[in-house]
Amino acid sequence: MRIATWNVNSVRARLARLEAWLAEARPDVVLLQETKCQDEQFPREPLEELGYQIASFGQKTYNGVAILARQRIEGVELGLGDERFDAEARVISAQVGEYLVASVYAINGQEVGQPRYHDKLAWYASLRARLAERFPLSEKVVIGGDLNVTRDDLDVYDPRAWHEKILCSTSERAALGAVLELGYADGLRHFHPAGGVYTWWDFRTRAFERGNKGLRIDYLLLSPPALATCNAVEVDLDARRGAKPSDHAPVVATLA
DNA sequence: ATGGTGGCGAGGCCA
Repeated sequence: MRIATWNVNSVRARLARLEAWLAEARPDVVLLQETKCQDEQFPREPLEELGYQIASFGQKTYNGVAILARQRIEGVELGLGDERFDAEARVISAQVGEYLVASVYAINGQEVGQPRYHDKLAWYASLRARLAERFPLSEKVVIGGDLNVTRDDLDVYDPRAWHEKILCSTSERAALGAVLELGYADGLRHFHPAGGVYTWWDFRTRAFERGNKGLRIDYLLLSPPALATCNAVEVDLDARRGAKPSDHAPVVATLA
C-alpha cells in the first residue's frame, strides 16, 4: 500500500504531469492539494481511466483538495465543520480500505502578523479540534497535506534567511506541533531524522534549479497503527524536474 | 525592501 500527498498547484494545469506520475509511480491513494477548480471542472475521466476513483472538494480559482484511490472511497467528509473556514476548500477525508485518510491544505498566512497569519493560527486550532474529535488514533489514519509550516530549521535550506518568516515562525511551528502532539508521527521526519529533505521550492527564485534551496512544508502524518506498518516515506524529486512542474514534489509512504 | 515565476482568468489576487 502506498499513500502519497502532492500539492499539484492546479490539477488542470498539471494533468499531463499527474497522469504520467500516476502511471509510473502507481500509488494506491493520492491526497491532492491546490486543485484550483470547481468539482465539475475536475478532470475525472483521464484519472478514472488510470484506475482511480475520485472524491474532490473544490472551489473556483483557489485551494481545492481531492482524494484519488485505486479502491472504493467511502464516508467522504468535507471541511472542518467550522463555519469560519469551510467556505474555503481545504480539507477532505474518507475511508479507503483499512485507512482513514485526509487531504489538507493549510492557510498560507501571507506574512507574519498579517490578518491571514492570525487566520492561519486559528485554522490550525480548528484542525486540531477536528482531528481530536473525528480521527481515532487507534485506527490507521494517514493525513497528507501541504501544511504550510516547517517543523524546525532542519526543514529549511537557509534557516538564517527564513528566521521567523512566514512558514518558519515560532507560532506556526507551535500550531503544527499541537497537531502532532495529538499522537501523530511525522512520517517523512521519522525516516529522515537528519532533515534536509524538502518538498517545496519557490518558482520565483528558481529555488529548485539553483540547487535544492527548498523547504519542507508537505507532510504525511501517521497514527500509531499506521506508523507500525510503514516501511518508508520518500520525496519524489523527479516530479519537480522537467517541464511544467508543480512547485511542490509528492511525498510517498509505503505501508505493509 | 523589492522582485522574481506561475495559475487563474482576463486585472489583480494569491502563493
